Amino acid sequence: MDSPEGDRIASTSSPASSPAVQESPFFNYLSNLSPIKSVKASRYAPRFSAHDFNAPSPVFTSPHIDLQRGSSLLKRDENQAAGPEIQGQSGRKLKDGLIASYQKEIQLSSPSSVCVDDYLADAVDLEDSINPANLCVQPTIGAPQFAKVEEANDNKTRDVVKTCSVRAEEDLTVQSMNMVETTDNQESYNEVLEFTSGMVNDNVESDIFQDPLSRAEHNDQYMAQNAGSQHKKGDGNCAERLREILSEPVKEANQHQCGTRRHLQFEAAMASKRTAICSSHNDCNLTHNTINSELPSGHANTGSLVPPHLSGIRHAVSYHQDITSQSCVTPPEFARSNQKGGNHSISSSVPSGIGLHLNTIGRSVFMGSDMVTSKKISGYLSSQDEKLMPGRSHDTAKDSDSTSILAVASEICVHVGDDQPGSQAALPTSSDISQSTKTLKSPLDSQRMTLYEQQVVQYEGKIVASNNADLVEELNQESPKKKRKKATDSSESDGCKRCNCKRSKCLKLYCECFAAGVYCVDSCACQNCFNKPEYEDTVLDTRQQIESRNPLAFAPKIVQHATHSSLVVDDGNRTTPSSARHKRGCNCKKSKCLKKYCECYQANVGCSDGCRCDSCCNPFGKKPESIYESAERWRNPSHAIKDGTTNQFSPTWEELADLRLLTPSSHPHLGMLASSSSANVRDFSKGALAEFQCQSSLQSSATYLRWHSSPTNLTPQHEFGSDSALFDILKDDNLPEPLKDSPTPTKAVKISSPNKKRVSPPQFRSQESRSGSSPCLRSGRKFILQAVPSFPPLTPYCNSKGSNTEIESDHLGSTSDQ
DNA sequence: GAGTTTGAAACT
DNA sequence: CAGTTTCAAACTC
Repeated sequence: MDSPEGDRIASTSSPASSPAVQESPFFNYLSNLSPIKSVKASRYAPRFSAHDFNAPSPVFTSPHIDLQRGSSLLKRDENQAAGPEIQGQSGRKLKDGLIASYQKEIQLSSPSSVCVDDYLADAVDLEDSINPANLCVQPTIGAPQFAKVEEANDNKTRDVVKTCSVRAEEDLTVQSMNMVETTDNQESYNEVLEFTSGMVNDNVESDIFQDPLSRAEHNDQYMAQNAGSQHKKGDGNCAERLREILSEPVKEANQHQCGTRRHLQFEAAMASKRTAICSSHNDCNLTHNTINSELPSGHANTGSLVPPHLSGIRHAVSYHQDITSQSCVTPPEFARSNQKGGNHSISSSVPSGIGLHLNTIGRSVFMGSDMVTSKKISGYLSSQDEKLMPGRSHDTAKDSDSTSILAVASEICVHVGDDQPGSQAALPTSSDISQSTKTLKSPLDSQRMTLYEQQVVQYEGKIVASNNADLVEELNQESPKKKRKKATDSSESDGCKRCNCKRSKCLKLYCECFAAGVYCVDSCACQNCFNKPEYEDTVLDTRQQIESRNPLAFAPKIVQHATHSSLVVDDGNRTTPSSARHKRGCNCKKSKCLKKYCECYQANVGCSDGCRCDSCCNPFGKKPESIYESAERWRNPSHAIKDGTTNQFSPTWEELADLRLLTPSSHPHLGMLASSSSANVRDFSKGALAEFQCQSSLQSSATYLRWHSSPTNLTPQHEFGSDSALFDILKDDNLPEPLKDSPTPTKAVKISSPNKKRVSPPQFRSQESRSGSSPCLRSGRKFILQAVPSFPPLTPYCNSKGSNTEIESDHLGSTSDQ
C-alpha cells in the first residue's frame, strides 16, 4: 500500500530525472501512468479531455492510499504539460510531514466527523494542495481565462497570464510548476525546484500563506532574479494585479480566525465565493490567495493542509479523481463517477464536518471537472442569478459549480444506495435526483444543494441523509411568493428548507435553513433573518454556541446505520425498510409517525428503538416494539385497539408464528417467502401501507417475541437487520448464560434510550421474575440488552461503525448458517 | 390565508 | 434531568 506512494515520492524526488531513474522500470511505470512528453506540449487542452477524469484503476485496495496515489497520478496526467515530475517534489517533504498532522488535526477538530474527515482527509489531500496538478483545475474556475490563454497566439501574453495564475496559487509547488511550464530548459527546472523548495520552507515558517500579495511580491523578486524576461514581465504585473484584486479580500482576510476547522472551511468557502467574483474579472487564479489570506494564523503553517484549499477551485478536478478512486469500491459506480468527473469535488468540502455551513460548500467548491455541465448551466444561471439572488449570485461559475456539485452529490447518493442497499429507503430517489439534477435550472439549486452535500458527507461517514428525494422539484420552485406553498407542494421533498421564521432570526435550530447549514435565501419568508452571508460572524458564532451544547446539532438527522447489510435492505421489511434512521429518533405522541410532524416520517425513514413515539405507524418502518410493550400488548390485547390497531393479533405463539411470515425477512431462507408478502406491501399506497403496518404492529412485536422465545429458531435477522443494536441480542445469545445476565437491564435501558423516555424495564423484569424461564421473558431481557447500543448516533459514527459492521456481518454469516 | 396542531428546540 | 415554554413546520379549514 505504502510502496506505491513511496515509490512515487522517490521517483519524483529526483525531478532532474537522472538517466538511471528514467530508465528504471518504475520510471517507465510512472511514465505510462502519466506520460509527460514535453513541458510545453498541449498545456491546457489535455486538461479538458475526457481522460482527465478517468480514475486510476483500483490497483490498491486502500481507499486512502488510492486516493492520494490515484489523485496524484491523475493529476499528473492532467497536468502532463506541467512537468509532473517536479510537481510533487517541492511539496513532497512538506506533504509527507504534514499529512500525519493534518489527519490528526482533522480527527481532533471534529469528533463527530472523524470518520468523514478521516475518510476525506486523503481525498482532500495534501497532495492536492501541494500538487501542481491543481492547476488543471484552474480552467474550471476561470474557464474564460484559460480559453483566452489557449486562444492566445502570443506566447508572452499566455505566459503572463499563466504567471499571474501562478502567483495566485497558494501552492508554491504550483507556482514552480508554472514557472517550469514557461521554461524550456532543464536548468530552469532545477532552479525552480530549488526555489520551490525554499518557498515551501519559507511558507511553512512564515505567514506567506496568509499574504498572497507578499508572496506574489516574493515571487516577483525571485522571478526577477532567476527567471527569464518573460517572467519578469509577467511577475511585476502579477504582483500589482494581485494587489488590486486582493485588496478587498485581504481586508476581510483576517476577520475570522476562530481557528476551528469548520470555521476555516466556511471562510474558505466565502473566499472561494469572492474568488469567483475575481474569476469573472479574469483573475480567477487568485482564488487561493484569497483563501490563504483568510486562513487563521494557527493554520498558516499548515496552509496547504487546511481544508479551505480543498474547497478551493483548483482542487475540484483533482479531488474528484480522489473520489473516483474511492468509487473503485463499486466499479459500476466508479464508471458513473468518472462520467461526472469533477463533480466529486463536492467532497472536498465534505471534510468540513458536520458543522460546516453548507452553503459555503457550493460556493467554495468549484466544480471543476464538470466543465461541460458548468458551461451549460452557467449560461442559464447567469441570466437568473441576479434576478433571483441579486445579492449572492455574483458569478455563474459559482452556481454552475454548485449545480454540478448537486449532480455529483446525487451521483454519490446513487453510490450510497448501491453500496449500501440499506440506504435505499432513506434515499429512495437517489437515481431520480441524479436525473433531476441534470435539469436543474434555478440558482437556488446551488443554495439548496446542501442536503445533497450532507448526503455526501453522510456517505463519506456512512451517514445518509434522506430528504433529498424531491429536493430538485422544490428547487425549481423559484417564486418567493409561494414559499410556504412550495414547502407544502414539495412535501415529498422535505429536503428543501425555506424557512418562515419570525422570531428566531433564523439563528436557531428552529430554522430549517439554519439547521440545515444553509443560508436563508430570498425565497425564505423569514423575518429579521440573520442567517445570511452578511451576518456570517453571527451565524458562525451562533452555530458554535449551539454546537457547544450539542456537537451534533448540525449533524444530519438521518444516519445510515453502517451495520446494515444487503440482507436487510431490500427485503421490504416493514419494520426496518432501511438502515437509515433518525439520529435521535422521534418523539411523536399523536401523529403516530404518520405525518410530517414526525421527523422520521419526514425523512422517509423508519422509526427505530431510538424513537420514543407512541403508537408508531411509520410506514417506512415502525419502531421496534419493546418486549415490554409486546408483553403488555400480549397480556392486554385491548391495548391494540386502544392504539388504533386492529385486534387481529391473537397473542398465541402459534399465531405469532404465522404472523411472522407476514414480516418480510432478510433471512436467506425466509427472504423469498417474506419478500412475497413484502412485495404486496410495497404495492400498497403509502397510506394503505401505513395502515397495514399499523395493523401489523403487533405482528412485528410478536415476531420479536417469537424469535427470542425460541432460541433454536431461525435467526431473526430481518428484524435485527434494521438496527445494529438488535444484533447484540444475537450476540447475547451466544454469550454464556452468566454473561447474559450480567448486563443489567437498567443500564441497557439507560443507554438505549437516549431521550430518556423509553419504557423502563423494571416492569418487564417483574414479569420476567413471574414468568421465570418463559421464553418471552428471556427474549425480553435480551431485547433490553440489545437496545443498549441501539442508537449510538451521539458517538462518532465511524468509531462503532466498523466494529459493528464486522460483528454484524460475522454474526450474520454465522447465524445464517445455523 | 388564518388558525390549529404538533413536536423539536430551547429554556428553566 | 424533567418539565415547561418557545418556535416554526405541518396541517386543517
